[in-house]
Amino acid sequence: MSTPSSQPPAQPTSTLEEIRATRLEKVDQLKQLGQNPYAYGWEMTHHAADLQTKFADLPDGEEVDLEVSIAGRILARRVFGKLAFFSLQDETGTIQLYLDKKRIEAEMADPPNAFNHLKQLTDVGDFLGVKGTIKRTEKGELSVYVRQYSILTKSLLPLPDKWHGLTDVAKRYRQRYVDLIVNPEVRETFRRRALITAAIRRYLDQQGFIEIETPVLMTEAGGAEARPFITYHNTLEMELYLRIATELHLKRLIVGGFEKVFELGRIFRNEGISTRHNPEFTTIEIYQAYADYNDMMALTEAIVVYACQSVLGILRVEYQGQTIDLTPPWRRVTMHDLVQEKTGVDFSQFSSLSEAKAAATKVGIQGVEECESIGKLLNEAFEQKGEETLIQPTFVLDYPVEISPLAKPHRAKPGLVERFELFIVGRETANSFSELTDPLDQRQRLEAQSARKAAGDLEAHGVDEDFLTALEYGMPPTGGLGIGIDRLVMLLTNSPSIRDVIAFPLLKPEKSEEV
RNA sequence: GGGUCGCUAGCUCAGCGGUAGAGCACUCGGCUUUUAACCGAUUGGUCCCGGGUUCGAAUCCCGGGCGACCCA
Repeated sequence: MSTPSSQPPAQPTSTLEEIRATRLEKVDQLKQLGQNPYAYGWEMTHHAADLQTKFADLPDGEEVDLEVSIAGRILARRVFGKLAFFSLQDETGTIQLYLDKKRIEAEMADPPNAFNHLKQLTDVGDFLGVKGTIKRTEKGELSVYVRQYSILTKSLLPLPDKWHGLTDVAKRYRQRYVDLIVNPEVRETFRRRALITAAIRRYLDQQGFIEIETPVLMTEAGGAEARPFITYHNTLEMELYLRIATELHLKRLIVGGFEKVFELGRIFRNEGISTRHNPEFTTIEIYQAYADYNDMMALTEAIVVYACQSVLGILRVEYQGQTIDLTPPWRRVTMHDLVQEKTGVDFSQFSSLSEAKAAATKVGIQGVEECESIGKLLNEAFEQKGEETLIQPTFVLDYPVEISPLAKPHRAKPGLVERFELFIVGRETANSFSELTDPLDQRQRLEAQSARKAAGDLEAHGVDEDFLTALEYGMPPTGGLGIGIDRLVMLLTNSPSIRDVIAFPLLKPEKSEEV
C-alpha cells in the first residue's frame, strides 16, 4: 500500500554539512541556468545609508521614479507566495528590498521564472546586486522596488541567529568576519579606529611632521624594557628580534637632520595577554628637535583633542559608565607630589634608602625589599597607590632616573629626569621625555642595563653601539613622545578590552596540534 | 602563575544520576505589505577531550584543552 502524499519527503538539512551540501546544489543549479554564482562585479549607484538619508522624508506608500543600483549581503528573508522582502546590508547600513513577482518577471527574461529562482536559490548570507526604484512601503520601510537582480556570491555557511547574533567571545575573535557581519557596532569600532589614526596623521602632517618607517627586525631590541620576540634569518644565519619600540631608530633620524618625525606602527612584546595587553600592538612615537617635554605635553593634548573631535565631535567621553573630560589643559602633577597626596609620604625628604623603605612599608607599599633605590621605591608607591586613581587625563611629571634610561636629567631637580606619562582611566596612555642627548651619560645607562641582561634580566637589552655612535655625532635637543594607539582607541570607542579594538587579536589555537 | 565561572544542534540557551530538549536557522507545503513575518510538517547531537565512580554519566570525581572575569 502506497502512502498518499503530494509532498516529497523532507530531507534532513540541519547539520552544517547538510546545509553546505544544500547550498552547493544551489550553486550547481545557478550554473545550469547560466548564472555565475561567483560574479565579477556590480555597478553601484548608491549605498544603503545614502538612500536612507536622501529619502528620509518620503511618505509611506510613495514611490520615486529614480533608478538605483545597489549591492550587499542578504541579512534576512521574509518570503511570501508572490512577494518577498529581503534586508540587504552593505558597508554603510541596511535597506529593504521589495521583491514583487509580477514586476520582476516583467523586467527579467533571464533566468526564466526569475522570482521563483530568487526564492529558491538565495539564502541569508548571499551577496546580491539589484536595480530598481525607491519606494517606502505602506508599513513605512524604505525599500528598493526591484526590477532586476543578480546573485553575486553564494554563501555556503549559515550565519548566526538573526536575533541573538554571535555572543560567544572566543568565537567572535576567532571568526571576526562573522562578528563583523552580524554585529554592526564592531564595524563602527574599526571604522572609528581608522578615523583616529587618520586624524593623528593629518594633524602631524599639518604641523610639518613626516612619517618614516623604521625596521621591525633588529639585531638588538631596545628603546624599552620588555621581553622581545626572537626570530631567525636563514641566509644570514642569525637571530633577530622584533622591535619593542621605534625610539632608537627615530632618534637616529633626528641626528640625521630631520626635525619632526614620527612613526605610527606595530611593536611586539613577548609578555602576558590581558584586557589591556596584546603581544602586538600599535604605538605612535614622535620626535621633535629643539623641543622638550613641556612642548610634548602641549602636543599630546593637541593630538588627543584633535583625534577626539574628529571622531566624536565632543571632548566629554563616556567610558564604561564614567565621563572622561578631555578638555585641556589637563592636570599636571609631579610624581613626588602625587605620591605624597595619596600616601602622605614625601619621598624627596629621605636621605637614606632604609629611611625611605621604612616609610613605604608603613603606608602599605608591597615589595619594598626588592627596591634598591629611593627612586624605584617612589615609582613602586606611585604604581600601587597613584596610577589607578588617575581617571581624568593627568600628566605625571619628573620620574626617577633609575627607571628612565633614555631621558635627560631634570634641569632643576637632581635624581629626576624630564619625563611625563599621561594617565587616563587609570591606564598609561602616553610616555614622553626630554630626550637624553649626552652620549657618555647614555653609554653609562645602557651599559648598566646590559649588565642586568648579563645577570639574567630578560627585559634588559645589550648596548646598541650604533645608536651611541649616532649620539656622538650629536643630536639636537629633542622632545620625544609615545602614545598607545590601542588604549586611545579603547577610550574613544568605549571598548572595555584591547581585543575589541584589534581586528584579529592573538588567541591560542583551539585544538592543540600533535606534540 | 593563582582563584572563580563557562563549554550541550549552524546560532542563543534549558536540562544537573534514569529514553538529549526549546526558540531561531535549514528542508518541504501554504501565503502579494513583511520587518524576530505568519501557519503547518519534517529534520538535525563526538553534550570540549581523556580517564574514573555507577546497573546506568551531558549530569558526580580526577586530569587535560580553550575561553571569560578577578587577583599577582
